[in-house]
Amino acid sequence: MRQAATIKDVGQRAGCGVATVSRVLNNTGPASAKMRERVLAAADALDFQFSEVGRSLQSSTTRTIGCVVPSIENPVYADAVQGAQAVFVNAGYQMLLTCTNYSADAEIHAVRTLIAKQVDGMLLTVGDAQNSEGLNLIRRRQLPHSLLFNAAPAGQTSWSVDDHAAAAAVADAFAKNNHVHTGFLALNFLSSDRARRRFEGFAERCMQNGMTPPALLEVDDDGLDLTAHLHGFLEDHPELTGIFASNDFLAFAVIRSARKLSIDVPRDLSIVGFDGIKVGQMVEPSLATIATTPRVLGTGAGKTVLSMIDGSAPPNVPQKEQTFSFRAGGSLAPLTAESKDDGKVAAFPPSNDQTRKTAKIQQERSK
Amino acid sequence: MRQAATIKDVGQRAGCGVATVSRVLNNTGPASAKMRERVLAAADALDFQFSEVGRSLQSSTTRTIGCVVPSIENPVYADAVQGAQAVFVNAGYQMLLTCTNYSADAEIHAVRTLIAKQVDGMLLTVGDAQNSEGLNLIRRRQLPHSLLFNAAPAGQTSWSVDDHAAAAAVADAFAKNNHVHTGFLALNFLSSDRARRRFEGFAERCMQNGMTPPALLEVDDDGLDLTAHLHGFLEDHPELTGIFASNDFLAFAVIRSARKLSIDVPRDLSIVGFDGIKVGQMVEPSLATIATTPRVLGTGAGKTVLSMIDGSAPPNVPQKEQTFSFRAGGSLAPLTAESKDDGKVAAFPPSNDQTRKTAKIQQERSK
DNA sequence: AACAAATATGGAAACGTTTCCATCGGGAGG
DNA sequence: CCTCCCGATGGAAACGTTTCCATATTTGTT
Repeated sequence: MRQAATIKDVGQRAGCGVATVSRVLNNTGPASAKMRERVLAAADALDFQFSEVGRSLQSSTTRTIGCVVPSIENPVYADAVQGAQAVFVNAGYQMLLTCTNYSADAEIHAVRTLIAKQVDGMLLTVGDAQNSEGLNLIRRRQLPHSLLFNAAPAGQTSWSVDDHAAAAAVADAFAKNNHVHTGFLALNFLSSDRARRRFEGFAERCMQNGMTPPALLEVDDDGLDLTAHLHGFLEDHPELTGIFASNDFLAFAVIRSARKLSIDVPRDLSIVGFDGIKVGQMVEPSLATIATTPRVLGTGAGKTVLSMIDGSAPPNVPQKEQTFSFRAGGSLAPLTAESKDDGKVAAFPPSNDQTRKTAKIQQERSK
Repeated sequence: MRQAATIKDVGQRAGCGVATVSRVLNNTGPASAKMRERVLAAADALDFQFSEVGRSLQSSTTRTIGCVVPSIENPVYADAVQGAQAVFVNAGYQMLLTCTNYSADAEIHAVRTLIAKQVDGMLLTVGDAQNSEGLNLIRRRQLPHSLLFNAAPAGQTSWSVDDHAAAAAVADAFAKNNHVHTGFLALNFLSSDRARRRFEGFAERCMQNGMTPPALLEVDDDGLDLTAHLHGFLEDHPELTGIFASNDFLAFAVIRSARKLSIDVPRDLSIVGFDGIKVGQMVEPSLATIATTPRVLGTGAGKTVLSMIDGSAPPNVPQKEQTFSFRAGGSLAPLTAESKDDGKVAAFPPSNDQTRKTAKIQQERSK
């Protein structure tokens, strides 16, 4: 790349000192009309633009904010990130984005790098807010930051869905539809406090509703075809009539796998998802799910960080109860009296394929 | 935020000059064992980290790459961006992300800011590659960059889908299934050269296949319910038996609207999408579409930029024909001989609701 | 023991800004 | 005509690095 012009070059061409150039171009301080004109002409001729690097060094501010999320392949994060980004550009900030792919190593590495880059603030979704090395680092440096989608640790603000309560609402929905035996399908269970809180909230409310404790099916790869997992899971738990998937994509995957296994959704098996992605309402059956507002959370978290930077009043985080709503859908149907009475619903078709049980399945993980 | 320690502080605490600190901490140049130890201890005690700003100023390199895309709400861009981002972090670069929301103003503004921030390279999807102010600016500065999803202008490399050929493949698919009268549904038609190229490729091949020129329905808001638009469109073009939607979300939206209008997909109306997003294969009917590999494009474009920076050999862009493939799906069905013969298929149900024609509809836009 | 060679260390310049301060010139008021 | 003041301008320091070069110290060789 051609060497860019510096303020010194402009001063030379305009026949003045750098101080004058700075004053003219920034409209700070006085300058005579002819001088002003000469400087402007020189800057124009040289295609001059201030170097933010030089500025940053002198002002010890970078007008840059770091953002760390697990993955923007998940539209929930993508929407939130885009919302925050819009808030940032509006305020004259740029956003450095890093995706961790749910890896704690990538997380701490990203935080370190962003700190070295001297970001003015940070927005992040960590794997485990209670125990995040990166988060500790940020706190120690007293860097303005906000959490996103993590449950807020004591004294911290976080823009997040109340996973616990939302999962409880799912349990209620199952209960209202007479389901008693349910399962919970989790992705990244170990590396995500979100998934864990959803499971806890769900299990707790199941108990309170007199349902049996949910069976846990944990998978760790998105791309994997769930069919084998689902088959084994239902074989081990033939009494299940409903499954709560920890996100909408998983819910779709289950529905597809069920279809392959000739299990009808929702007649034989009800499915509820989490997140409320757009397509959920476009397909047949529509997906029962927890609707969330990722964009709202993203913009809110972004504004929170900005307010910490400029000392203005931070926006109010929404009431916990307003961070989600249960959205009914065709994938959750009432259990008929008959199938409920005998306890064992005909949810499992004749098993004609010898699906191998895979090692990745874990069930009844108590904790 | 607490004032961070500088190399000078470390030198002071370790009782040595800054040059020594730099040498020790960067493992460049010699240092005695005790000196090394003292410096390390001092750095540790002060929580010292080099400031990238200072480094950037002195090396005139920022290890930062700018990325400009229309929106990461679209998973195609999200996947590509994430792929590129992964490539960048692997090479020790960070990514500054800006979403333009398909606005040319936002585009040029983003480019300007990124240039001021002295990014080492740039990755971008512009609205119109033939006529982009931002792109010109980048070229003038000879900044290493690659296009993504734009058709490459002469002499430029771009990692993109061959929209023209892909759309032609859709026309072929319709033809093979005996469709003659089709429509094209576009979003952001004016601000996206991609949509335009798809329309051109589709229309051209329709002609070659002896089909009638496709009717154009242009909408400009994603969130809007398409039902009214679709109703009016089919009323004006009752002969249509298939619609090519310029992306998968639009395709889903059409299918939903069709359902509301009691039009059965694919019996009464076939739908083909574009992009090949994951959920397309999970739902019923599955979506016939053009499958693309955004992640591959994103990583490729990322590597291209890196290669331009370090002067290494750039990766080969895929052959145009390999940038997409037609994916069959349940939303596209053969036209029965009977419905084909009379030309006018019973694609339109009794119109019982007085849908208002909205102003946003434009049809038969030639060019 | 003396000297050459190699190793260890620090000072200072340079990178591109902003901003404080000093200087210079000129117009107004005495 | 002299002073005073104000507007215009430039020099220089500071921000945090790296790196060149010079100097100081150690090691090794006769």
